[in-house]
Amino acid sequence: MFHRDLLITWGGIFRKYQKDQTIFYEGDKAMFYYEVIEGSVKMVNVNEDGKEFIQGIFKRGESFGEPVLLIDEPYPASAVANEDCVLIRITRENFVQLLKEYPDIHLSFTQVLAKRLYNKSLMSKEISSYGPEHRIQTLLQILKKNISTANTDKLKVDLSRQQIADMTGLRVETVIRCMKKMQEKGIINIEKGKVYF
Amino acid sequence: MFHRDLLITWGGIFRKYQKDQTIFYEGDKAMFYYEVIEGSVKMVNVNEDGKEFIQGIFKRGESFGEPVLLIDEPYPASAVANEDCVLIRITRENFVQLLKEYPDIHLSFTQVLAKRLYNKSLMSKEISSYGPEHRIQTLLQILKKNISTANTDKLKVDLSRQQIADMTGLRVETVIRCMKKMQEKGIINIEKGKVYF
DNA sequence: TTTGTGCCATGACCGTAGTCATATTAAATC
DNA sequence: GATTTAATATGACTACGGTCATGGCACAAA
Repeated sequence: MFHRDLLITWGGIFRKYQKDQTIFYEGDKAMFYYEVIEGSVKMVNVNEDGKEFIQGIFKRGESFGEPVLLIDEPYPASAVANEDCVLIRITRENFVQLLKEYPDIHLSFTQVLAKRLYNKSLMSKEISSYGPEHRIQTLLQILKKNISTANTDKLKVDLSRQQIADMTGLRVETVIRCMKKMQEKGIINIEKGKVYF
Repeated sequence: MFHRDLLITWGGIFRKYQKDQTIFYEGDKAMFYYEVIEGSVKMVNVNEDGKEFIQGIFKRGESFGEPVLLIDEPYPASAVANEDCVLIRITRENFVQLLKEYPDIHLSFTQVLAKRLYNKSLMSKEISSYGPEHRIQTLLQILKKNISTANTDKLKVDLSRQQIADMTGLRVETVIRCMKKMQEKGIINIEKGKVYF
């Protein structure tokens, strides 16, 4: 989100993470602002019996885990490398200072939070009020909207069924069954297991 | 959130709403920043068969519906007067201008969004991963934390079972049954139907 | 006191998504 | 190309929360 050079001048340091490596744990005190340089990161909750809930997936250029830098709360979820990736981080203090010194950046940061809140509202409405099929469709719509820039034709969905399940609070089998139905209805295409929406 | 006088100088106007009156509808374009002066407001989604999902309840001094003022999206939920209330509103343009002119206010606004995002994370994790009882307990904890200031003794919960159901994505009957179990376990007290946590 | 209203309470039944077990297909590794 | 590994697929069974119907209690207004 911030310009790379700016982060470096504010003491930003790069670090590599391997797939499935944890960046921070749920419950940890927040010390750094993180931004994805390469690869992707998921923020995830794991409950007692190992079931995951993915709060969000963050790609190149996106930051994550910042809200708790501004309020005195521990991380509500863990951050895990979704694939091999490179992150840059700056300290909490520098991050806050940076917001104060660059009002424009602060505003665009506020917009990022607003957008996230908006998406979370959409998703929690889904999860609490609708059936699996509807939930999946909404998730796909949100993804498409945030990724493709006004591209009308079908977009390859680069999420596994498991990931979709973990983002909608469903089980893999349910997702698979629903997506099969959705294919029959012509909502999505499935070719060799890959989904196009 | 903002100081009342400040809002007035920025063109703030007061308006009364009666219980159950709608302030704006899901899908509307956002035109104003609203703040609660008296009473309370709920932001709510209603699905086809009339089931409600309450995204949040906002009390005196709190603002609502602001995220979409900063991004180009329609309201993700409707705002309805939870009881008779008085609101103050200023235009979108003035709101944005206000943020730009008062960096301190901007920062505290960002903190409000961060806090809301944090709470939404907690709640969506619950809704998607845990059973009814756990969900209700977490909701109560969030409420207590945000209301009572370090008060250790039991707090009267001023939510109806229906409201709890609408905030957790459950049905009234399920909430009632669960809360009875929770009473037996000593997690909550119920006296004359009123809940103490 | 009576009537009314809103919320709380409880039981019986039902349906959907979860669970578990097992194939099958795709793709990565050698 | 052969072999291993991961992801997708499918079936049978089950449990949990939803649904619907009905009743009771608390409190306010007539």
